[in-house]
Amino acid sequence: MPEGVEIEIYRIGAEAALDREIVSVETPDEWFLKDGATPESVRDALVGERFVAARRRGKLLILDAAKDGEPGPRLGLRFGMTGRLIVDDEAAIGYLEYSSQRNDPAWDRFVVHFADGGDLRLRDPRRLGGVALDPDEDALGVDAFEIKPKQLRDRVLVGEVALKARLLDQSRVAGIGNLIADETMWRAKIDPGRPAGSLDDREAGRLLRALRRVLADFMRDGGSHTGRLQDQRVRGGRCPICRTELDRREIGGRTTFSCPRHQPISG
DNA sequence: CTCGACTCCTGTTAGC
DNA sequence: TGCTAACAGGAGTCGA
Repeated sequence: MPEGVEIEIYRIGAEAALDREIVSVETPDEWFLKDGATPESVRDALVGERFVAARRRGKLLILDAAKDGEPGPRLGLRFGMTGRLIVDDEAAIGYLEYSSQRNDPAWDRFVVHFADGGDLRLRDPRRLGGVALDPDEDALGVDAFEIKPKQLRDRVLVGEVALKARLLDQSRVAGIGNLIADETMWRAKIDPGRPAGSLDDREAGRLLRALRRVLADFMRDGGSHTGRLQDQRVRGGRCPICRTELDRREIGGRTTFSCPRHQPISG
């Protein structure tokens, strides 16, 4: 599903939509407009403008608009678990775990049309994504691609809550979803149920190195479904290293797979 | 402030 | 063969 990695790929794809005049906005699904946005407010905000920057913070894609050099509104795009970004009929990413592999235009929830005839569309079968004007970017923690050791220690590795739940808390570190979290903890050999504040310095170092490695690998390989654990994320799945049957639990409201042998409860 | 439980959404799939 | 129920998880809300 779209996690920070997929959104970064979408962001790169969105650069093809920069510096093109917006002539109309299609909002076939009003439910998809969030934070009080309406078809009228979105149209009024965007028509006549151009996107001048495509940024990302965690799983939020932000398109900055401007007109005649004057800064305009910011458009925030969220993709839920099944949303795709399509620019000029070119999907930024092919395969999406848990999403339909069909690609039906009926699932277009939001479309921006440009003067040159092209368009940018958000296609989301399950409608868990959304579009907002001027989203609150500061509600999100530091981006997972950029987090430093001290930030990980001070904001994430604190308290009694399970490490897995902490890694998924977007207000502390933004961009980690279920698949990145499980793959990272498996590679770092740390149990997902450990209290977030219980890691020692050595474990914290392993976790950060694993996170950076996972993000780089997933970017290179094309998405968060390319992890080594992925094929075994099924009931009865086994650890790719030692073939031990994986634990399947619910932590932080999400299905969690871990190896009882490689990810011991204590240190 | 913290944190778990609950809710939203719908295509896919397992099972009868 | 056809139906139903379970499942997936990002994110917002609510109450303790």
